[in-house]
Amino acid sequence: MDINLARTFLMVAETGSFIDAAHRLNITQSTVSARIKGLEDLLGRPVFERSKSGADLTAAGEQFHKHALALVRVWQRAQLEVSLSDQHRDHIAIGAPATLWHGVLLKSIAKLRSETPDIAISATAGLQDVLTQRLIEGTLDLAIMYRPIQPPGHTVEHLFDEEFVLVTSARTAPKKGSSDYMFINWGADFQRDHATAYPELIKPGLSLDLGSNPLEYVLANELSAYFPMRLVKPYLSRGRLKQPKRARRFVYPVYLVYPEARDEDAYDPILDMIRRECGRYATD
Amino acid sequence: MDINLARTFLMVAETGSFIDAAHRLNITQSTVSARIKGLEDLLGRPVFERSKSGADLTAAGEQFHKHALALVRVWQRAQLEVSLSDQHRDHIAIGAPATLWHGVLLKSIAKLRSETPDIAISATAGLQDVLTQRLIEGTLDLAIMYRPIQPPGHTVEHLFDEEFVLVTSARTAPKKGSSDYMFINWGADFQRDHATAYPELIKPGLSLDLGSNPLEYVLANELSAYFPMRLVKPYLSRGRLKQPKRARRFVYPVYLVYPEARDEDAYDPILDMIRRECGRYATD
DNA sequence: TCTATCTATCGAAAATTTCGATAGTGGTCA
DNA sequence: TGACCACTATCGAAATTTTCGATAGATAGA
Repeated sequence: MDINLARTFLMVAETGSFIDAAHRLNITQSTVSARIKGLEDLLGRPVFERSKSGADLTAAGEQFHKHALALVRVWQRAQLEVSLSDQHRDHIAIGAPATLWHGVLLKSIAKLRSETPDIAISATAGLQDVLTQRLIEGTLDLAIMYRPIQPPGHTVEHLFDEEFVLVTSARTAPKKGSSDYMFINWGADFQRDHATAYPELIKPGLSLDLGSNPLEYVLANELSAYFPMRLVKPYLSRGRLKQPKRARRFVYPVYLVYPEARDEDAYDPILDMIRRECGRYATD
Repeated sequence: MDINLARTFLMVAETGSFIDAAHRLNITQSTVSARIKGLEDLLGRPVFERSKSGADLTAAGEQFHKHALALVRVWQRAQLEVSLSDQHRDHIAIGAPATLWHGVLLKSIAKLRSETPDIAISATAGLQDVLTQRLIEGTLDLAIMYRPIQPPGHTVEHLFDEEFVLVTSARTAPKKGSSDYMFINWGADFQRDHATAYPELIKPGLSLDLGSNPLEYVLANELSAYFPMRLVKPYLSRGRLKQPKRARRFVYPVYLVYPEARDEDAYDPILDMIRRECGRYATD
């Protein structure tokens, strides 16, 4: 089974015609016909129903379609990853939620980079699910996250516990259900617990990335939202933010996830730096 | 890119030798050499480092390994699903550790098949890491597993807690460190906790599959090993097995993992059956 | 019935793959 | 140091596969 059979299949499926697929693929129509026939021989059933108006997918063809896409994607991905496998002596991709980048890690990462020029570091902010997925598929090397998961072959190490509190920049305390509430998605655990505690406050998901700081947005707009205590404490002290009475608090452990089998020369300076920075926030 | 290049690569990786791979694949050594060279031309870098002692994976080869597995699996899955595409309306692949197949699910699956002839079910036994990997890559639709993970787009649902106890078929209680102990790998959590509790008892990993039942092996050979209590309770009652005093017990929750977005007509009868069967084992 | 438009097949040429033989490389041992 | 062994790489030939251009076959529409 050659990936080109899958590519040809996908092009015929897209164009609806052997001739058009041939043009797009720069081969002759008879080559397309032969390839599709070859594919059908391998699969044991036809994938297209031919007619004067072209070719339509059969039930088997519809079943095969997602596999054909997967084959092409896996192969493309393989080529990409293999081609990157020795560009840097070490390249480490780190992921964490945005709050941990801004509040804890970014300055230290910059400093670490200058101390270890041989090690390329890429920092990614993302939601928990995305970070988990990328750890598993190998496009992320280590992550700091709220959910204690165990991707295969990784070590999960507790760093500290993060307390989330509701704060508001409004002069008067917001009422439940009030439109000044902004839901920030701090991960699936928070999402679930928040939905349980405040089912009436669920809003469409808000996606965070490294470039934006929702705290500034809340300060500027008299909104209320949940934030890690560690970030809002200075603003509470100065009166810029207030804590509404009787609002739920959520506490989630923060974990460091990194490969068991790793190049310690590359990883351990980063791991140690993360442990030091996070040590400041450890509660007893 | 032909899937046979991936298969050849995997066989060389497994055997460590072009010659052995050639024997296993029923082709000549020069064909293996040519195929690996062809693969390396496509990827743009070597995947094996050749030596007199055989062939070892390079960094690029290690990167490529998981993609090669994925290519082979996607194609196998494609063939299976396409071949079933007009026999069954839906095909659902279920994975679980062997103990859950034999002790809980197999009879029920057989019964369910006769009740829902339009739904093809394939049952796979495997270790936790493999099941997780296959859920993520889409070659497994739902799984029952010990580790609470959250593959993207899946629901994780607690079923029951499984207690693992040490049992022996020997007449006299085995001593720690004794050679009658057989280590069975019940998953990464068990492996880790076991290594912590009994560092002197770690043995090379034992792989389980659906065809073998380690309990029969223990009964026949006067060995001791850890098993789920639910499986060994009848043997303990009858005196065929004994529990050594003061041995550690391990308890792990069992979860059902299935897609959030799913064809409920196909999935829900299976999910309900699994919940019913597992309901028997729920402890308070 | 004719025309147009599509796919299927044919035979030839080109390209690729496989084989058996053997060259090349390098480790081990006397 | 040389012989031997065990592995992979390469060669040339043969086998197989793939592609092409030409054309047959099928079918819808005018």
